[in-house]
Amino acid sequence: MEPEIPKIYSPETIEPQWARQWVEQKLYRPSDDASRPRFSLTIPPPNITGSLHMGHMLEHTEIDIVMRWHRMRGENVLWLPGTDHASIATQMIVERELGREALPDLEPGTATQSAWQREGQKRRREMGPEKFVERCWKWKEANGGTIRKQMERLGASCDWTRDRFTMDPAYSSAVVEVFVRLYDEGLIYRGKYIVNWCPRCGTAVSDLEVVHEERQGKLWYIRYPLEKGPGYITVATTRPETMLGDTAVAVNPKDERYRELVDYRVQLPLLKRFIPIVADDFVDPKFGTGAVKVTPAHDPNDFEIAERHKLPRIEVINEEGRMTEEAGPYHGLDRFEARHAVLRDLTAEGLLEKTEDYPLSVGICQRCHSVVEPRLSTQWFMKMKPLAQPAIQVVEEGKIEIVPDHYRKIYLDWMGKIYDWCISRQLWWGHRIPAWYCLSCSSVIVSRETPHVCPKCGSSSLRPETDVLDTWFSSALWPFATLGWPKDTPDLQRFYPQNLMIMGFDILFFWGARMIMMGLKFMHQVPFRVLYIHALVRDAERQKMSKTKGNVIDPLEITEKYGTDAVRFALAISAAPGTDIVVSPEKFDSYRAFANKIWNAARFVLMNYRKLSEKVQHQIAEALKPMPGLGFDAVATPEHLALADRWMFSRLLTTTREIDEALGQYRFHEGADKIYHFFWHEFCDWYLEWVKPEITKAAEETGTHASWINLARVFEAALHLLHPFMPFITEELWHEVTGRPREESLSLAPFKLVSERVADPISEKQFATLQELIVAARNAKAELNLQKQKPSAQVACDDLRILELFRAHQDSIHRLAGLQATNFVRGRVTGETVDVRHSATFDLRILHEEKVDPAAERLRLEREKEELEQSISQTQKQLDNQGFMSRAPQDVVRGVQRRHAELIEHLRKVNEALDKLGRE
RNA sequence: GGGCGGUUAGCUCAGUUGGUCAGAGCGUCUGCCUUACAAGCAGAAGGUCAUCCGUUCGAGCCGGAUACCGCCCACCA
Repeated sequence: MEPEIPKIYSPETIEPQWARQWVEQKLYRPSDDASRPRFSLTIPPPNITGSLHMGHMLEHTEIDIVMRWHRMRGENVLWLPGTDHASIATQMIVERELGREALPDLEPGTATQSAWQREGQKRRREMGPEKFVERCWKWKEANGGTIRKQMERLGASCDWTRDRFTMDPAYSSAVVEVFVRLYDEGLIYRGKYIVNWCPRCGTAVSDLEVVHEERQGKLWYIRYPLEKGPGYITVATTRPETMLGDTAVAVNPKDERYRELVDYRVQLPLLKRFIPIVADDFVDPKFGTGAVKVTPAHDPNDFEIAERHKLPRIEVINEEGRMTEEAGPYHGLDRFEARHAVLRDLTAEGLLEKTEDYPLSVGICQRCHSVVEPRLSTQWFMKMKPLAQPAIQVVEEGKIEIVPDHYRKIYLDWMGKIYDWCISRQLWWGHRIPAWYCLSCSSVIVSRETPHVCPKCGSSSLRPETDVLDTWFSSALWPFATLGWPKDTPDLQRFYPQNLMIMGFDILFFWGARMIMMGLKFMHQVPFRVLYIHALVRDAERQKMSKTKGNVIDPLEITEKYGTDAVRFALAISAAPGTDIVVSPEKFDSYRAFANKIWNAARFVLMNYRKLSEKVQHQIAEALKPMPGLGFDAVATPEHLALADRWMFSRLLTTTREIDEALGQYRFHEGADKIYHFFWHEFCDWYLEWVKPEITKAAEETGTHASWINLARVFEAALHLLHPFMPFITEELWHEVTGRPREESLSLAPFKLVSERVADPISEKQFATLQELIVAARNAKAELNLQKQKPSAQVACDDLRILELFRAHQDSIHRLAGLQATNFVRGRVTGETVDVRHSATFDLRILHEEKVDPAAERLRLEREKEELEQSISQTQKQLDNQGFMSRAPQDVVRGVQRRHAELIEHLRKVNEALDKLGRE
């Protein structure tokens, strides 16, 4: 005796075991069969620091849908997973952990977090790089697996045997190889320039890692006394403390006000140094006073001015954000303290002319939110323009398609004005830059191997570079380094270029653009053919999810509650390209209901199937056998099928095509919507209800089992279509329904498209007419308050064929509409009763005892008449329009004509009814 | 300062070459525990498609303005 199937689907009882089995069986390793078309994608590697959030889940759901879809179409699919070492993020987390160990008694909170961070940073320096990096590795071993466990649980069909990490030995050597080659080509250089410096992190960061924040600031007007004679020149600045490093005042050469002062000197207040007034085109005469202080060591523009005028560069702020000795009396002060001190002293000396409110955008460190300090520093840079050019070209030529299309323009705009990339970081966790400095002749050695002597002077006193590379430098190699590059591996040959990349917009420049540049540089081919940018996940209040806001939905938690399939489906059906998606509990609820619907449809099938005698079960199994997958051609041709079956197969075919097309264009929401509608509102609401009597009769051994075969086929096909979206429930039910061994998997069952032969527009039309009649009857019953009863009805129709159709299916009509009996007649309905429902093809009268209120009936008919007349006047206008008749396509004209005729016919009937009502 | 996206039913959003597109889900209302499913079934109400011009025989859809909302980029002190 089979156990009873529960009425409520419990995902938690089946999902974990399938998740485990898929991984244990290594199901998603691509095969070695080279004849099959392949489809490959590498995952955007999540940072080892994190656990997955809803953005990841959306990303992985979209990827998984595509992967499963292609796999079920017989393609050789590789989804390569992996993680990123996340240099700066990991270092911060490990530091914080060190801090927490040192100060375990602090109350948790933001203040504590930064206290731990500071303490951890101190501990790190005490430990030294070697021990600290060791500690990072330990942390990675302990926490890096979280992401994998989560992904497994969420059903991601990736090939875990190819799992990669950006600091794997092989990967690291690829990083070195790239660095050395780019250096040898002169594309990587070292130099002293203004960089974005985070005083808290103690490292340079790239421009992309600086986020700008609008803040209310002030513009201070400071007087710089002229060296000769009385008077002064006033400059406006938002950062008065940097004046300590001023080496000039600049004015526009065309500015009449200052023309005579150029080349004279002013005295720098407070420090009393003398600095020149220079003329430079950069200065905007309309801004402030038209005179600008020049601080070459702490402002990129001033740096440029200083270059042009050969001005000295005085550093007054150090790497910790404190004032240097050059700042004289302010030495040792924090930069913000120094600002107050400078302003105070200027006021005292009467040199602060005025202060204005001034909104400004402040550069903030992406990681720690400290104010970034532009600072002169020796760093490694990468020349971007030569690499960007080909990367622009491939997108312009369509060799890489960016979806949605408007991101293409954003990409091209950014690439067009790209500038050099600061790739060195003063961090310890990451890829060490493969460079050494000769302490004798100060030459720089960049090498794959550790050098023992200086190739120039032969000295053996070499100092290795301690800087590491920006994390994104290594990520940029991801599409080929994960496949074995620089070795020419079979994987590289088979899976590069990849078919698809799916990522969020936030890393398009950080990662997407750089992968394209590096892929072209080192593989001479694009890294992927399509770059799909997915949506941003927001909460019900449209807020971006973030830990600090506390509105983060944990995928595992939500998955436990609603089931992975429901969450995946909710994400997929919301994921229209180019729009943010809003998630809410209600949304998950409705797709949990959908999973339950699927479960219960299966329950119906199974319950009845189990009632069949073994003999009949065997017969059905035999009948289904010659059709591996869904080879419809092997069975009865459509003409031998009942109308409902023909309709269902035809709808199945259409749905399959639609999903195919939707997913081919990454229109996940459309694919999800199509299968949802098909399964619930066509398969369940109509088909299952339609065939129910035959199915149950067969189960009771009183009917034939012919309908079983069709039902089984449609249901299995529906599971195939659903599987990429809802892998767990479909896997479970596929086994239940087909009885296949548990070792097999629906995810690998090739889905042969339904035979084109089942396309059947005539059946679709006929079935639609039946549906129309049934809906009309239900509608009329509801309006007449007869829902509890089973009244009789009269149906009249001029078209004999339609009448025949109705008669042939009267049992189904009665059952589904809740009618007792129907008198089908040709022509008009008979009798005195007036409450007749009209359509263009038929009249319907529900027979009932209660007399209809003539006034209400009149009202109903008047309203119907009004609506019809409105529609008619519209179609009439179109048909009277010469331009429309001559210029619109034939089928559009015919469509309007047909509709017009139907409306006229319908109106005629309504008018007749109104006449009759008037006479009574 | 540039650029991009959005504005469609009470809510969240679909609507791909301009013509059966005015839609879905949720919510609301009505009636049903009909032996697959009340996480369900059957009905219903609800929208000048932000505003204004224009192109067209025909416009949520194309073009141009305007108004809000949001995002991205930017070295103007």
